[in-house]
Amino acid sequence: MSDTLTRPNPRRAADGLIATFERQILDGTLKDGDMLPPEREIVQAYGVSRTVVREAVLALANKGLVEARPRFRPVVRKPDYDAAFDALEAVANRLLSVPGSVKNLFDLRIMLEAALVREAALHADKSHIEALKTALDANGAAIEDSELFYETDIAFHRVFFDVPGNPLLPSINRAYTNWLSRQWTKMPRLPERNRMNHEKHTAIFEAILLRDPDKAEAALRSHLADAWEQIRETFGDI
Amino acid sequence: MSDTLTRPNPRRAADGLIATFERQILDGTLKDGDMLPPEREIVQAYGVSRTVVREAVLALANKGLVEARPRFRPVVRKPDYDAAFDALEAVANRLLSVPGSVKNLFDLRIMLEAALVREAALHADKSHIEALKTALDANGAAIEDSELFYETDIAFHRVFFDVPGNPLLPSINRAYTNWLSRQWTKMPRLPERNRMNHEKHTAIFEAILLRDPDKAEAALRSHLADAWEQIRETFGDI
DNA sequence: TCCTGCGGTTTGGTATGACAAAAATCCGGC
DNA sequence: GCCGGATTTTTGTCATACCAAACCGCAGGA
Repeated sequence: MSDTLTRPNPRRAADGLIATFERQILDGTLKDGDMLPPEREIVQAYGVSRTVVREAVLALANKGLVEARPRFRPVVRKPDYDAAFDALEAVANRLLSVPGSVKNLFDLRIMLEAALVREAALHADKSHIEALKTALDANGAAIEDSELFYETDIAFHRVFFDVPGNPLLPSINRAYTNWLSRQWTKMPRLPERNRMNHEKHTAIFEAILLRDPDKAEAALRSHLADAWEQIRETFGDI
Repeated sequence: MSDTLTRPNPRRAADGLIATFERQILDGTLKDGDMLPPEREIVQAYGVSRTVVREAVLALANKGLVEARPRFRPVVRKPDYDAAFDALEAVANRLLSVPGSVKNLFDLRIMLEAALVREAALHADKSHIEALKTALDANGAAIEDSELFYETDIAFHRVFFDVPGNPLLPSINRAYTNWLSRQWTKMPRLPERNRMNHEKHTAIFEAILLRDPDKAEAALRSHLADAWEQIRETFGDI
C-alpha cells in the first residue's frame, strides 16, 4: 500500500567512502590532478573490500569528481562549469527524445540570447564590437562553404555569450551547441540559406552598433525563428 | 595545450551492458516504473559476471536512468526536467563552493528573470496578471511574518517562470531556489526589509500592468540588486 | 472472506581469492 | 643520459560464498 516515495534508511558501505573522498577533494587534501591511491591501499586503509572501493570510485567518476579512464589510476578533477554541464548530458539526451522538448530548449535559447543581444546593444565595449565584426566578416566569407559557414555561424553567436563576462554563459552555450546542433549537422545547408542567415547576423550587428536593444532583439528573434523554421522543415515536428 | 579529450581506447565490459539497457529504456522495451531483472538473471542472459552487472546498474543509477535503492530492485525512471536539474545538484554544490560562483549564478538569474518580466510585460494574459496580483497581495499580507514573507516572495517570482508556458522554466526556477536559497535561509529577514521588497514587487507588477517592459526590467534589476546587497551584507564576499 | 503472522526463498550487499592484461617501474645496454 | 625490454603493480573481470533484507506463499484466526 505504501507508495514508492518511502525512503526507509538506505546506506551502503560505499557511501562512507564516497563521502570521505568527497570531503578530501573539497578541503584540498586531494588536489586537482592528484591520483587516488591504488585500490588495495584503500582497502587496507579503510577496512573494506575491494568491491566497495571499486563501487565508490565508480560513483565518484560518475559524479565527475574523478576522471577514471580504464586501466588508469583515477585522477581527481575539480570540475569547472563545462564539466558540470557535461554531467547533464546523459539526462539531457533522454529528455530531448521526448516530443516537444527540443522546441522547449530552443525557445529557452531564444529567450536567453535575446537577453544577451540586448545586453550587447547596451553594454558591449570596443573589443566586443570588434569581435563581433570579425566573426561576422568570417561568416560572410564562408557563405559558399556550408561546412565553414556552420562553424562561423556558431562562432558569431558565441560572442554574445562572452560579452557579459559571466563564465557560466560560455558553458551554457557550449552545452547547448553540443546537445542540439549534433542532431542537425546533416541538415541541408545551402548557400541560399547561408546568405539569408548572414544577412540576419548583419542586421543584429548593425542594431548593436546603433545601441538599439529593441531592434537587436527583434532581429535576433527573427533570425532564430527562421532557424527554427528550417529545422522544422528538415525534421518535421519534433 | 590539448585538453583531456584524448580518448585512447576506453572500453569496459560494463559499457556494453549500459548501452544495452539505455537502448531498451529509450525504445520502450523497459518502461518507466519497470524493474530491472535480478542481477543473477542478467548475468546468465548476457554472459558476464555479477561484478560487471552491478557496475552497469550503478552507472545507470548515477546517470539517473534508474532509481536504485539499496536492497531493492532498480526501477526504470524516465526523468522529467526537475529530475534533470536534480542530477546537476551534486556538481552544482561543488561549483558553488568556489568563490565568485554564487555571484555568477545570481547574475545569470538576474538576466533570465529580467527577460521574463519583459516577456510578462509584453505577453502576460489576464490569468497571469491575476496570479501576479494574488501572489503580490499574499506577499504584502505577510510583511510582519518573515517566514511567510519568504515563501510568498518565492511564489511571486515563480509566477514569472510560468508565464511563457515553457516547462523548462519552472524547473530552472525550482533548481535555482533549491540551490541558492538553501544557503541563506537563516539570513536575517526584518519587516523593514520585507516592506522594501514588497514595494519593489509592487513596482514590477505595476510596470507589467502598464505593459512597459523597460520599466518592469528596471524595477526587477533594482529589486535583485538590492537582494544581492542584502546577501552580501550578511555573508560577506562570496 | 479477508487479514495477519510465520517461515522459506529470492535477491542485493559485501567479502575473498584468483588470474589475465595493461600500465608502471626498474634495469641493463648503448 | 636515453632507450627498450623484463619485471612488478595494478586494474578489470570472474567465480564463489555468506549474510541480511525483501519477497512470497501458506496457514490460521477474526
